[in-house]
Amino acid sequence: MSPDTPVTPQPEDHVDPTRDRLLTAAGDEFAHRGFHEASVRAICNVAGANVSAVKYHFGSKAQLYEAVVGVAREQMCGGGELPLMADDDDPRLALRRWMSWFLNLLLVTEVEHPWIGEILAHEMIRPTRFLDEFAEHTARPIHEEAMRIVRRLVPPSVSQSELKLLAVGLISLCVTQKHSCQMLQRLGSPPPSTPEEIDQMVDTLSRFALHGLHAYGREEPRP
Amino acid sequence: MSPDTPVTPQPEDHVDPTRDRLLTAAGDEFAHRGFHEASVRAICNVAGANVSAVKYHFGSKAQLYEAVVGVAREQMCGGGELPLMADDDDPRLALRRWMSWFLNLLLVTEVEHPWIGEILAHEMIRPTRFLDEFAEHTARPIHEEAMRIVRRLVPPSVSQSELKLLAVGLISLCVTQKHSCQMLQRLGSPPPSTPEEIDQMVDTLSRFALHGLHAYGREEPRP
DNA sequence: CCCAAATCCAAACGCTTGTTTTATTTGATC
DNA sequence: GATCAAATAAAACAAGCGTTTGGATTTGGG
Repeated sequence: MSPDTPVTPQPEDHVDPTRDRLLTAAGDEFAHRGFHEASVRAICNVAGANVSAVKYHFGSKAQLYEAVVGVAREQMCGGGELPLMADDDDPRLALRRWMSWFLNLLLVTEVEHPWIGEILAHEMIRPTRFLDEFAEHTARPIHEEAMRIVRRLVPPSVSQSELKLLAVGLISLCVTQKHSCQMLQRLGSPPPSTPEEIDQMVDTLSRFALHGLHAYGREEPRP
Repeated sequence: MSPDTPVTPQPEDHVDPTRDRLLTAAGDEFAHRGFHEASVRAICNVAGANVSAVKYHFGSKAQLYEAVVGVAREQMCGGGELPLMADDDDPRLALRRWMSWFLNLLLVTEVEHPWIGEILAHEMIRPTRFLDEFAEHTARPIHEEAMRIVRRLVPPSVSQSELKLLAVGLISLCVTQKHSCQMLQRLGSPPPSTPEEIDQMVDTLSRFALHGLHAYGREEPRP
C-alpha cells in the first residue's frame, strides 16, 4: 500500500470495532442462555465495552437481539441453497440429496456458526416473532420440498395428511440429531462430526427412509 | 358423613394446602418459563402465598424445583409401563406396540400432565443433573427397547452403529411431534390430539418405519 | 385455659437487572 | 488552536430477583 493511499477505508468497509465485538459477544451469550437469561453486563464484559455501549450502538437489549438474529440468519444462508428436485429427477436420488443437504446444514454449518441453532432452540420453547419468520422463510421450503419428494415416492393413493406426516418424519430423522444432541450424547449416540461419519449417517437414514416410503401403502412385509 | 366422623383426616391423607398450591403453581411456572426465568414471587402470587412460604415449605427455589421435577416424573409414570417385546413376539407387532405406547405417552399423558415435557425441553438446552437422571432411568429403556426391535427386523449383517442410528430414528419420528410442536403448528401440521388422530399417526409412522427397517440392507427399490 | 409447635406474613436485606444521565475523551475539520 | 460531533466511560436510576428476619397468627393436645 503506497504512503499516499488514504488511511480512511471505504465507507462500506468501515465497521465499528466496538459494535462488532458487542455483536459477537451477544451472539455467544444469547445462543448460550437465551434472550431473557442473557445479561447485558456479561455481554459488555466479554466485548470489553461499557454497559452504555449497547444503548449507543443498538438502542436496547431487544434491538441487540434482533441484530444478532439477523447475523445468525445470514450465517446460516452461507451453507448454500436447498437443492430442488426437477420434474425429471429420480426421486430416490432427490431424497438422498435433500437429506444430505439438510444434515450437512444441521451438523456442519451450524457447528461453524452455532448461533442460529441454539437461538432457535430457545425460540422453540418460548417463541417470539422470529420463530414465525423462520418458519415461513426457512423451514417451510424445506418441508415443502420434502413433501414433493415423498409424493413422488409413495403410491398415488396415499392421502394428503399421510403425506404431510411422512414429510415431517423425514425432517424428524435429521433435525433430531441437532435438536436432541444433549440427550443423544447421554444415550451413547452422539451426533456425527466428521464428514465421513455424516456421509455414513446420510447413507443409513436415506436408505431407511427410501425403503419406508417406497413400500408404504403396499402389502405388509412378511417375517 | 356422620357428625361423629372425626374431621381430622388420616395422617397419610393429610396434605398441606399451601404446600400443594405452591407446588402446582411452581409446576406451571417452571414448565412455562424454565428454572432460571421463573419467579418465586410470581409463583407465590398464583398460589396466594407469601414469598417466604417457599423457604418454609421447601427451603429454596432450587429445592422447590426439585420437588416439582419429582412430581412431574411421577405424573409421567402414570402413563403406564413400557411394554417389552418377548423373545417369541412378532417384532412387527412389537414395533407398532412400542410406537403406539411412546406416541400416546408423548401426546396424551403429557397433555394431561404437561410439566415433564416442558421442563425437559428447557433441560435439553441448559441441562442440569435432572437431564442425566432422566436419560438414565427413562430415556435409556425406551432407546434400548427400540434397538432390540430394530435388531430383529433388519438383516444380521447390519452393523451396531447403524442399529443405534435406526433406533434413534424411530425415537425421532415420535418425539418430534412433541418436541417441535411449535414449529409443526406453523408448518400446518399440528400434532394430533384426538385418539383417532393419534391412532392414524401410529398407523402411518409404524408402517413407514416397518417397511424401512424390513427392506433395509436388502436391494435398492426400483422406480 | 395454656403452652408450644406449626404456619403465615409484612418488611427489609443484598444483589443483579436493563436503562439513563452526565461527563469525558477522541478525531477530524475549519 | 478552536470547534463540533461521534464515541466512550462512570455513576446512578428504578425495578426485580431470591433470601432472610422477626414477629404475628393459627393450630392442636395436655
